[in-house]
Amino acid sequence: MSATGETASVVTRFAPSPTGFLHIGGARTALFNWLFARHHGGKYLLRIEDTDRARSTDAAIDAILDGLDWLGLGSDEPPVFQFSRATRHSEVAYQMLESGHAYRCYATSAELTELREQQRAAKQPMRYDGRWRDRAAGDAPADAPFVVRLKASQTGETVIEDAVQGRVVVQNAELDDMVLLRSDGTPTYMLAVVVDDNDMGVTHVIRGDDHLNNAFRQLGIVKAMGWAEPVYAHIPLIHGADGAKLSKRHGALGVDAYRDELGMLPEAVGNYLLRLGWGHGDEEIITRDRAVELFDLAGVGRSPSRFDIKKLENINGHYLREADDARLASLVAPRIEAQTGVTCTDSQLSLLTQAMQSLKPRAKTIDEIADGAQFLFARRPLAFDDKAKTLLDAAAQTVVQHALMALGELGGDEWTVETLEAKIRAVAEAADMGLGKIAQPLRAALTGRTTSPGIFDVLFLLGREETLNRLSDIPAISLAW
RNA sequence: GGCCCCAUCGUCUAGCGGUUAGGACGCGGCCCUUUCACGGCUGAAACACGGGUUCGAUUCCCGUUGGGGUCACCA
Repeated sequence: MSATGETASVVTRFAPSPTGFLHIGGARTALFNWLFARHHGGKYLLRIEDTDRARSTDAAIDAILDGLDWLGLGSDEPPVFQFSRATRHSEVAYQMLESGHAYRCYATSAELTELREQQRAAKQPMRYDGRWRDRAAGDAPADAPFVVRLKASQTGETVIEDAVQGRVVVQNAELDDMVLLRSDGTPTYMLAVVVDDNDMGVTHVIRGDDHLNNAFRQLGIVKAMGWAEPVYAHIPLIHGADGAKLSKRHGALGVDAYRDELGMLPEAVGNYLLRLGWGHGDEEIITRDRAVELFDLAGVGRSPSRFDIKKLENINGHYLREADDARLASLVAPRIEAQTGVTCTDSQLSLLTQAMQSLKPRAKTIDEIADGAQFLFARRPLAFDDKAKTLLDAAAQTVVQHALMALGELGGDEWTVETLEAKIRAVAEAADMGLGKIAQPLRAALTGRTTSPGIFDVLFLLGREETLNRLSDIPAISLAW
């Protein structure tokens, strides 16, 4: 764009239309804009494209703002609401009318529909035929509604040096005269985007691939107004696992679902999204700071990539293991509350925090941590899954009784992981059996399942009283199986 | 259909004329081990096809095939 390059400060923007939640593709677009701005020490702005009054909702605006905030992608300035700038947009349209870069078109929508149908039948490209392009002002029907169209150049070609896609050339003959102002006087998206990007000082337009074709039409307005051309960077779309465009049917979720339903950490989602379509050598785990340092448009791939939930889960597991235990406990608590229907007390929260070291390596999501923590909050009598029931046969129950007696010898102040381990190992040795022979029945008896954190941790976390009680329950409970 | 974009393991990618084509996820095996995980080691797995250019193509060019996007008074 600028001849001097580096001296111009970078301004990027993310411009979602509030017709639904912030989906994963939008989140990545926002991330790339944010990263690019940060990398260059520039500004990252947000613009809500709410010119479609019928489809825009406040709920969607909130969802988008909330999603961006969660991902740490809030804008540097208050968001611009496009609809509020409608007057400015039409002002530009009238300027173009005056300068001869636009004209009034009185074609009715019925007329245009018919035109398109004829073109479709004749297998011709479907384009506006310019029927009002060169008409004299006197031809205009009196008091008839009209739209304002761009008087696009019909010869030659338009070139975009896209920062991601490379040099893309389109023949101007392919571009028709798009509508700038609707017959009710409101601006179209095509006009609004260009005017707003210009007025906001946007230097780099980083957006989805689906806008590449639009860029050529939008450039027509930029040129007509004599404005500076922004650098365009059209990033490939994200596809579903089946290779088709990510749509609601394909499980495209709002970022809130990644947080609330899938139990993902924002840093994991951010890291995954960054690596989807962008790479830096063999680096997989890239923190936000590192990303700011490394990110560049040249590293963005040109082919669409498929969304892979398995990889996201793996990365999430990584960040889970790194995350602060108290933070994780506070994220897990609401899920425990949903399961038990009881609000977590402070002591339960600290128990959760304490248990986190043994819980989090076993989970890939917050949800899985909550599931793994279930035994800590379960009420007696415990519910046992089938594997646990099978495991707790007569022999196993005898083992449980031995363990119960041995553990009963321990006082409350002796209830430490080290002492517990020594005690259990002693029991195993005395009975001349492997640790597994005693750990599994205990695990089943104490958690109702056959998998759990290490058995000594389980004993410790449960505490003396609860442990002893659960073990004492076994003979009575087993009668019901 | 017109126009535009894309093409390395199943997936995300590294590669930027000469490599045993590397890494990660997932999958298999082994180790660790009280279960499950974590961690470590290891195995299988890719240059879509056809022409060129070149001493030499995964890499450059063209075509084919395949995939995607876009063609509104939506954004």
